[in-house]
Amino acid sequence: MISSRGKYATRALLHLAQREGQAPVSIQEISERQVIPLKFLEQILLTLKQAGFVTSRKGPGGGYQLAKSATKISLGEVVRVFEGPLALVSCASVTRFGECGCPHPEVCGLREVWIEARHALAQVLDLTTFADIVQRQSHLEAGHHAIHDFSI
Amino acid sequence: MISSRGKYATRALLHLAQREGQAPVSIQEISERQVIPLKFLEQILLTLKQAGFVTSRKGPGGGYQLAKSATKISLGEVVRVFEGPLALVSCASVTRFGECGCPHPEVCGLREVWIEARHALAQVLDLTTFADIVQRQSHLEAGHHAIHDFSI
DNA sequence: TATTACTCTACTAATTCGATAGACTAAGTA
DNA sequence: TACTTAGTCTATCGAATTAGTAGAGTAATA
Ligand code: FES
Ligand code: FES
Repeated sequence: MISSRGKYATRALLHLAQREGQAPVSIQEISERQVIPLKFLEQILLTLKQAGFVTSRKGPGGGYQLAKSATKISLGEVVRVFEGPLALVSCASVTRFGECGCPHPEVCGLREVWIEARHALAQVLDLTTFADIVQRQSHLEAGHHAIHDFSI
Repeated sequence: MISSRGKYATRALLHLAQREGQAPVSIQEISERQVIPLKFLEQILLTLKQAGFVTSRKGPGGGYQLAKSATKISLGEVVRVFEGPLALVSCASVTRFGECGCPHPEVCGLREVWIEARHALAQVLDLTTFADIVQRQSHLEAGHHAIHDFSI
């Protein structure tokens, strides 16, 4: 399970990705529409900014925007910023390899599986961009409307 | 990242799986060989027993053994006992579906990706049994010895 | 200059985590 | 029977993490 920070961050970023190319979006708008505590979201957006995913503008008409194309921001990158390595166990981490406490890591059968698991996860999260997620969501919304329209 | 409990549990279980069919293994032996704090390991083995993975025998010559064949214990099952659902976000959990706080879960593009990620993880962890891990480890050990022999 | 909106730091309450302690029970064995 | 071995159970604890709040400060705009 990822933390609330991570969940909120991905939702906020999706919100911005959906408004790519439009005017900056205020913290308040994201907070209200995505149902995220405002002061908590402030911190999260700051982290997102430091990580280079978003830019901000102060003053009236200000707010947040994506710092780069949604096609260039993968879910994996964002998750790593808030949750650390994708690996379930540190000995399986590619980005930040670490000791796991195993007495003989060089011949550990478990480690092989942890590595497989981390690759499976990375395969999904690193290949999915926020542009993909925006697209999926609009498909879902279209389908949902269709069902709704039909039921009228 | 999974907890120490989870890591220790899988190591302990692998230790028992490697000694399947042999005499019971004492907590102390597992503790020493796997470098796990003894009193902490006691608790973990108790949990493992309650979950039906191992059996125990008291008194001299007693200790722990697998409750069923290592081919019937998947890594996924064990991880779930200690870490809960494999899903990164509760809305993606198959075993214990829950709210994730999203305002519109029914049309959420993120959720689709979280579900994909959970499936990718489950695919690896649920299809890998402790028998597989024992086998992998002996392959690794054989390879390691071969290299060592060669370097003499 | 007043307002809007982001920025930064500190703080806190609650929970979880990793571990330790110790008393207790059951099973062998001399 | 008494002793020893080895698992069982519950309580406790300090440290770390988490989720969230508070508030003063800064930059941009009208
Ligand atoms: S080396 Fe990490 S689990 Fe064994
Ligand atoms: S429904 Fe769970 S992330 Fe949107």
